[in-house]
Amino acid sequence: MPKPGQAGGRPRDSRVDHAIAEAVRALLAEHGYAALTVDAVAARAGIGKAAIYRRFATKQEMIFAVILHGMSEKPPADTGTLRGDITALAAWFGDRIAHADAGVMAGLVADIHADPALQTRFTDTYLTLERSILAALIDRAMARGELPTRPDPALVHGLLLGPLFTWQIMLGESAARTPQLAHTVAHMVTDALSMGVIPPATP
Amino acid sequence: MPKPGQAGGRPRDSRVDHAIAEAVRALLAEHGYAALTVDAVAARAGIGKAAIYRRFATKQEMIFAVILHGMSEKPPADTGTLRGDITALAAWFGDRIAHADAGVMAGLVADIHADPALQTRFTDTYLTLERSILAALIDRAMARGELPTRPDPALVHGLLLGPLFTWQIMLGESAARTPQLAHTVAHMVTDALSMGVIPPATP
Amino acid sequence: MPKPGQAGGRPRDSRVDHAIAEAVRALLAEHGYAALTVDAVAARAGIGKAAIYRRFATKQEMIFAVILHGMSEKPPADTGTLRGDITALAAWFGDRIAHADAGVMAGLVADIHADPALQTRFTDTYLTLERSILAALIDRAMARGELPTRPDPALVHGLLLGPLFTWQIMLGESAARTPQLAHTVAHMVTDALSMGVIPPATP
Amino acid sequence: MPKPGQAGGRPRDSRVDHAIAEAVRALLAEHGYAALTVDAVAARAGIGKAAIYRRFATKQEMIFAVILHGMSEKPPADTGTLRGDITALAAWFGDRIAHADAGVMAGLVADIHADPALQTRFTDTYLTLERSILAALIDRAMARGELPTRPDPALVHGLLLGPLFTWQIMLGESAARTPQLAHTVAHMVTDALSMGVIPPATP
DNA sequence: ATATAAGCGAGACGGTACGTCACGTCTTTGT
DNA sequence: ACAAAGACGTGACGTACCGTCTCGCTTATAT
Repeated sequence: MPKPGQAGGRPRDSRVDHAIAEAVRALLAEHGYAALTVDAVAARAGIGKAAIYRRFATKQEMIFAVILHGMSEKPPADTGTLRGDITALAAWFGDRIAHADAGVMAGLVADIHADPALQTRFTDTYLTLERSILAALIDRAMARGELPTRPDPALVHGLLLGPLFTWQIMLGESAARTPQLAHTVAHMVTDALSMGVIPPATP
Repeated sequence: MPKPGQAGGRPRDSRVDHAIAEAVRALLAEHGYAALTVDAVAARAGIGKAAIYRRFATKQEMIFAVILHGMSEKPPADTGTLRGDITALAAWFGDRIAHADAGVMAGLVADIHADPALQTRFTDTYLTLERSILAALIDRAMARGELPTRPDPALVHGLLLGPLFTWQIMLGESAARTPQLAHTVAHMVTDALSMGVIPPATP
Repeated sequence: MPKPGQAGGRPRDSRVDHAIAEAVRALLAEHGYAALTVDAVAARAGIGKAAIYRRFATKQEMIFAVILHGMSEKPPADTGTLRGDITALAAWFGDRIAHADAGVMAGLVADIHADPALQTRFTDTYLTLERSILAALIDRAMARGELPTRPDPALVHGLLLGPLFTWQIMLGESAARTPQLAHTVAHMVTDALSMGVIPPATP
Repeated sequence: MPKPGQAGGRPRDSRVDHAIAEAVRALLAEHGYAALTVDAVAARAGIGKAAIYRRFATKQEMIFAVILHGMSEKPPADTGTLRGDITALAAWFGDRIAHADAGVMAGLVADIHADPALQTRFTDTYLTLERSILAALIDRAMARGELPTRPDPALVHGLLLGPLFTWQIMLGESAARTPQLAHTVAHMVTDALSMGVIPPATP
């Protein structure tokens, strides 16, 4: 008779994780965010619903985890100049948005607003990362003497990401022109930063 | 037997329309977008569900109609200068967004992506209006000789609206600082326009 | 100024009554009892629902009134013998049942059980009539000395009508053979009456 | 990843079946056939509507199944004589009818006429059973030489069951007198059979 | 002659029940 | 102990009817 180990039991099957992720992505692409059901994911993945709920508390957590998992590309490195950094960052933002499905992003954002747990997760995982990237960028520019004053990173975040995000989510514009918009945004924000147009953080 | 009248029937009761609108707004404010149910709206409004579905094909159409109805405030008029026009427009955008609930806006945007009928309605009702406002603004600036080239109105739209929209919906930032952001955006976009940074429409 | 007359107003339009009756009969024949809706009757009759509800309190009252209106054929007269009377009465019962739609009768009976008002109406209009016919028949037979004792009219009613009614409603048998069954029933009941098999009423 | 089992799944909970049956019976007894709603059944049974609709396609199927399930008592056995067999069968019919609610039976019969699926089910489950009982009874009587000719079983069915069924459903008479009626019917039908009054089946 | 009163077709109204669907949980059998 | 399968309670959806209530109009009768 085996002794009751406290860490025993059958280990989670990593193929199940992959099957879930693939099924979610396929179903989102085929039928859209609103039509995604947990039963359909389980059927497509050839697994049981319990295997999903053992991993994620809710459907939204599942989608969130699956979608935001592939987005962990490395952010752009130091280019040596403010203009270079901003341009690279805008391009990075634009790329990620252009490669995402607008409907999925919209659904995700709505679900984040509906569920405080997801909101926390989103803030911690995502916004914090981007904010730190921006803060580092600004720090480097300050060190280089490229900025007259230290602009509020939150404002810069909105100014850089906003047009790109809105372009596809709100305005329904083509992802093909996102690079052009990213370039314009970068140009504009760099000029604004250089001229001290963007106010500092208010304590 | 009397001849069949061709235009009879009891007219729609406008009190029902108002009751629906009020109930929707109250329930959205109290419990949020995701928790809104048609039964609850009917109960709160003191009407039957049929009265709702006689007016709106789906729950989403109802919310869409109710929420986007009060938004038909007059856009800002000609201020005489490009900077004035842009500043006023950014403030107008910011105001409307700041007075809306972020969760409701997010839900609405997600539903618009999920339903082609709503998408059409949104484009026709909303985007078309804003685009025409922007086009007129640009036309006036061109006539005044304030622009070196004619910028793509779609890009300007994204650059102006994007940061404000994203500020609350995506970044979850405070509505209190929206006016500050609107001012910054206006400054930045005006400069960019004056310097010909924003490319023209690609035919 | 005329005083409020107590008998003024536009009189009921008899064409409306006929249109209702015809519509009800047509729709029952086409789609069956369960599928009959008041809206459909109004539409088919080319009238408004209010005209129906001005005449009948409920849908069931309407159907009841329409269906049981054409059934007021004269019951068979005295034939001079018990056997002749019973045979004629069984044939009369059989005829009425054979000319009715089984589904409609079943629906009507169910509605009668569901609504006390209809039940009263049915008893007063229908059962009372048939009972009096039977009582008269028995009285004549008693006077002729054809019966050893006075049988309970209620039992005779059940014995005569029962097989014919059940034949189509419960057993789903063909109306074509109803006359044969009526003849058999008459033969059997006459014999039973003559031999005093049917007990008298219990006081 | 484990291979998909072909026979897994949680089995139907028999307590749910019993709870449904009990709830249906209780609600029918308390409020009558017309007032029975699926929601009420679910609430009373302490289960979800889905559990009901997983078992029955419609409300009518549910009622049908519940009501006609307890009716599967054993039919009377061979008594050795035609008179004994007929008397026992009439008493059996009378018993089942007397123990049923007239309103429920009426509703059930109406629903059977409204739904071809139920009609088939009723014919196969019920009529076929009773017909075979009758056929066997007639066969035995023929073998005993108690019948001059072979009567049509369908006619005998109508003659035996008809008065008893109609007594309560159509005439609204008291169930208390059903045994008396059953006895009279049996007497009458036995005499008719013995004398060859009931015609043979027409091919 | 004209005001009153009721009837008329049309269709919106509050309400109730239907049957469907999805969620997240629970229960079985298998390995 | 985890897997797939699938039943479970819950609760919202959108539909269909019921019987009632306006609406603007028509039609008799009673002043």
